[in-house]
Amino acid sequence: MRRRLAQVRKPTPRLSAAETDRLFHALGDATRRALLDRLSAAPQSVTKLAAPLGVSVTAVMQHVAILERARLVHSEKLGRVRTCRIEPSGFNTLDEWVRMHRTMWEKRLDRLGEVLEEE
Amino acid sequence: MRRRLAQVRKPTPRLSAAETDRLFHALGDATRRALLDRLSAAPQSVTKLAAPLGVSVTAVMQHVAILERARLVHSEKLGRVRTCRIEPSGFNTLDEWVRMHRTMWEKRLDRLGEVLEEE
DNA sequence: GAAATACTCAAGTACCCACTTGACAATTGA
DNA sequence: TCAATTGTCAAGTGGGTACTTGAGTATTTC
Repeated sequence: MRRRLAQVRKPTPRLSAAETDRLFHALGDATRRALLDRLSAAPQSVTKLAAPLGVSVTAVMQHVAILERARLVHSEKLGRVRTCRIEPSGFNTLDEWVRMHRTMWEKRLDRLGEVLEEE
Repeated sequence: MRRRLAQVRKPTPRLSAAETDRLFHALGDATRRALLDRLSAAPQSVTKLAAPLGVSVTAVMQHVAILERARLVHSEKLGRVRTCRIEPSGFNTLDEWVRMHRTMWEKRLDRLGEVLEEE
């Protein structure tokens, strides 16, 4: 039997505005999404992440910091190499936001005909 | 037999980087999310949306424009009143992005032990 | 131990974003 | 009709963002 990850890891979510800001802001940049996509394949060092993006290592470091604040990435330094990897908790937050709002949206759409008649 | 919604509503999705940028950027602001929440309850005029937010009508207009570009809101002017309402298509795009990446994430997590051993 | 590697830090730059103000246009109701 | 209402437009402001460069610090490797 296979349980869903989000429910296992986030029992009491309550996502704050600041947390949601950090999350959507982190995802609102194509370079950062590219980083996530590469990290989805495998953990990578900062230098290796920078190479195919055409930006400086410093720029990647800054992106990684933003992704870490959004809990989408976790990095750890071993020796002189900082290895970055996906952290699922930020993604779970997003997933939860979507699920919460989907029900809101759908409720509204169910009422749509009714609302239109009111006007 | 029950098909998945995304497949019914978006036959050929292919979300571009620009589209995804607009979407996440639109959602990365607490004021705009507040607008969406209010519009989830019922369609509203620009002035009525501005009142409880403590910002000018012009500011709300600008937010609405951004939400429209992200296909999260649609507005229409009748007489002197512009009425804004939720548009689900942007939300479907988001939902699809999440679904797509959840599988990526999970695939990676399934491989996690394996990857850790490689290092 | 010297050179190469991998990152870190500080500062700077150009652009973008949220918001404002003030003037203006269109619509509606008394 | 004329005054209030509702929105639109243009321009400006302050702060943030993505990025750079250049100098510095650990850590390996030869």
